[in-house]
Amino acid sequence: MQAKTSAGERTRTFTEQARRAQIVAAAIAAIAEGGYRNASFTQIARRAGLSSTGLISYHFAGKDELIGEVVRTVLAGMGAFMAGRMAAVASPTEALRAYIEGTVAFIDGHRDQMKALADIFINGGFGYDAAAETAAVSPLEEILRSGQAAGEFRDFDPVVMATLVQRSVDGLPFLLDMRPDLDVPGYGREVVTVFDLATRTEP
Amino acid sequence: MQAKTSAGERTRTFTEQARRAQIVAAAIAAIAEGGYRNASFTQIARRAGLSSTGLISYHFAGKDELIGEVVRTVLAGMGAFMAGRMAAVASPTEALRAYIEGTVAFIDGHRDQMKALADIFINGGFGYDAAAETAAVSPLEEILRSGQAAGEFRDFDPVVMATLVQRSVDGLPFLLDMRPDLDVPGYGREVVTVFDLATRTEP
Amino acid sequence: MQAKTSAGERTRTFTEQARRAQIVAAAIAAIAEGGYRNASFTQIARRAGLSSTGLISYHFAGKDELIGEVVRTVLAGMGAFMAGRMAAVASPTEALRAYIEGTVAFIDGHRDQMKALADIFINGGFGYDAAAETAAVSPLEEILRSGQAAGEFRDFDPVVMATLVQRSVDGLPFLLDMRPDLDVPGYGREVVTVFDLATRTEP
Amino acid sequence: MQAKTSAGERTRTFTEQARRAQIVAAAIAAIAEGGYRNASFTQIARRAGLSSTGLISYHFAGKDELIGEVVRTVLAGMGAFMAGRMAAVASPTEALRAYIEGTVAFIDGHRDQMKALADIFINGGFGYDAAAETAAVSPLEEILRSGQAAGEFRDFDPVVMATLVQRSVDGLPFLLDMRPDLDVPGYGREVVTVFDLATRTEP
DNA sequence: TATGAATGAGCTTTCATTCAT
DNA sequence: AATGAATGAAAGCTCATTCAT
Repeated sequence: MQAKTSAGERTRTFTEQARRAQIVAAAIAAIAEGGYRNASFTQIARRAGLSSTGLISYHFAGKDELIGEVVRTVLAGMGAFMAGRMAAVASPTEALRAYIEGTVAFIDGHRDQMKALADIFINGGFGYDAAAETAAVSPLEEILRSGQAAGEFRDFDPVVMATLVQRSVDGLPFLLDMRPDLDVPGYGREVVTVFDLATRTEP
Repeated sequence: MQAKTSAGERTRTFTEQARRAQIVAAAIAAIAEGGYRNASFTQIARRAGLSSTGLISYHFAGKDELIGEVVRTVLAGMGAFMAGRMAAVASPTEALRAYIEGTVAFIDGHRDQMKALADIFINGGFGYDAAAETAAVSPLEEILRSGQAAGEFRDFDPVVMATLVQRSVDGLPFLLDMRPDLDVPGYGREVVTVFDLATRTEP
Repeated sequence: MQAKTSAGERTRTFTEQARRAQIVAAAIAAIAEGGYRNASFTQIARRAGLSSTGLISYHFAGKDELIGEVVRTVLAGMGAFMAGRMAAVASPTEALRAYIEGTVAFIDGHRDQMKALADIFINGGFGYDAAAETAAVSPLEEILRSGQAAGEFRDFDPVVMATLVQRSVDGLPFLLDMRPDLDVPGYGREVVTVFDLATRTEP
Repeated sequence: MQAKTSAGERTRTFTEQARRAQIVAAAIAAIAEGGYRNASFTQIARRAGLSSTGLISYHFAGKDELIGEVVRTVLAGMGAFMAGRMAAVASPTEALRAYIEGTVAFIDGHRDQMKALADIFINGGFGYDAAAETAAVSPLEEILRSGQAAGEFRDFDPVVMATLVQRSVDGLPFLLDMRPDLDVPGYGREVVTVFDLATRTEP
């Protein structure tokens, strides 16, 4: 029994998909806990309850493909989550707020995934996969541009502002590491306030 | 012939200091280019023109000491640079501006060092100790608190705001990776504007 | 297909047991021939016909575990051999004779093992722990004590006498090094005579 | 200023002799404490207060020559000590007693030297330097042979008996390791008794 | 004489990967 | 589909030795 996956990927059986998902989950946990450095196939296999690292090599063409799958999985989950959050916004101002609060909420609920993702981006040796980074920033830029067009936002460089917003929400995991008891929704509100003040048309 | 180093460190000859500096520089270049993960002693030695990795072990007690020296070197350079920049500020508002523009200028002039530093903090396996320590004594928080006390800044959580500012300036290297032709001073001015708007007392 | 090993050890496949035994044998040969000092994984692997030292690390947690297995293997073989030799003794005097002649016979037939064992005890860096443990449960002391209790042996310090007997039989490999054509059974008889004269009740 | 050393060795200045003696002493201490394994030039130099391992290489042709000097030094000291002890003996029986008690006394007073010596013999990789071993055993053999010729000792193989005596006294350092509070003179008396009983003409 | 510096070979260990079953 | 076994490269590190000064 087989299932079609998205275009460009080869056909896989459901069991194979399940195994891959299991391995990806173990890889995320391993990277989040011990860092990319220590996330060897041995560690991942142990964590996934596999008896041989050979099974990972069997399901993935190499470590790069496994890590790529980790990135794709996390980004897909975040995309789906954000799609729901952004569905009902009525204005760029609301959209910016929804984006920030949605991202913060997702990060809060998926700390391991985010930690793994950051670790991979910095240290995965993929040379700052510009495409992925751009993809993450892009929706923000669109919100900002549309806000400027609508006259809700002042004049600024949307790329720079998008970077600042993204860096601000992405900084949450690091702050959580130093302050595990941080008031996360409060953090989200503070970021919303900051970028509301920073973007809105001068009063 | 020998030279005294700062208190608590043992005495080193000038040649040894020079060799250590050379190795540290090679390590920074190696990490910046290939990531912490690929910055092996072999790579560092090759880049430094050394005939053996043994020479690195000869001059440093281990990889941890070398990486620690990299961190110390970069932070010391940044500290000296920032001290000059912050010398003549007359108010918290000016201090915040000077901090942002100074940091941006330093980052612009030391991209490899900053990239290496970020990489080490994320993936060095030092458990955010160095980062936490740095953050604990962050002059940014002090600037923000004194601005609130002076009534120049509105009410916000200084730790959170300091994180946002720091993340914003630290994001420059990543943005530069995607847009090598970025107008860096413009980036600094934009960040200054954002946090001026975000911190100042409501008009 | 797997095989249970003795209690407290994890389960191992037969192939793994065979490989471990092969590596242990190669280690014994390497130590006996070149000394502990030169018995590197490289040497052991070459002698065992392995293509990589990594295989030794694959089967043993580290060099200490390998050496420990060597010690355990040799002692177990000697224990089994001696158990057969000591089965039918009827008196402490006979037991002492059987112990000496049995040990000499075993040493004569397992020179490499004994040489390796002595080398490890002296220079393995295990702080005489294994040696002390072995000595603590030495059956020799028990034989001597029971002989004194039965009035067959004169009054002496059993620990000291046990040391002299043990050192005398353990000296055989060294003597064999100097005199490869030594009459081994004659050596055993001489040691038996010496300690018969030295222990028996004064006539 | 120079001094003639024994035949076959090149001429050395007094300062050079002093340096060599200092290094030899440090080597003995290092081997006794950490074992041959850990007695690297670095350790020896540190213990001798030398600033460079190069100085050891300067004074000794290699590690083998240093270790050889250690052996020669210890054996020479023991020889001189024993010469005094054996000067006034009037019979083979007295000589055997003097040899055993003298050796035990020397070992008791030079535990580090003996430990180093044993370590080197077992693990020095010199293939059981038969000459040294023979030299050590030889005087014993002579005593035993003369005792047999004089009718004081019974008939036995002098080489074997000499080995047993030598092994018995040489076992003292190991026993001291396990029982640091051992009654050393009592040990010597026990060994004397054992070999008196074992060698004397049947009563 | 003595030192600091440098060298290159060797060490144990870990890693991603391959392969026969 | 999965496993145990094996591989060879690379890692960080220590060593005895050499050399210019």
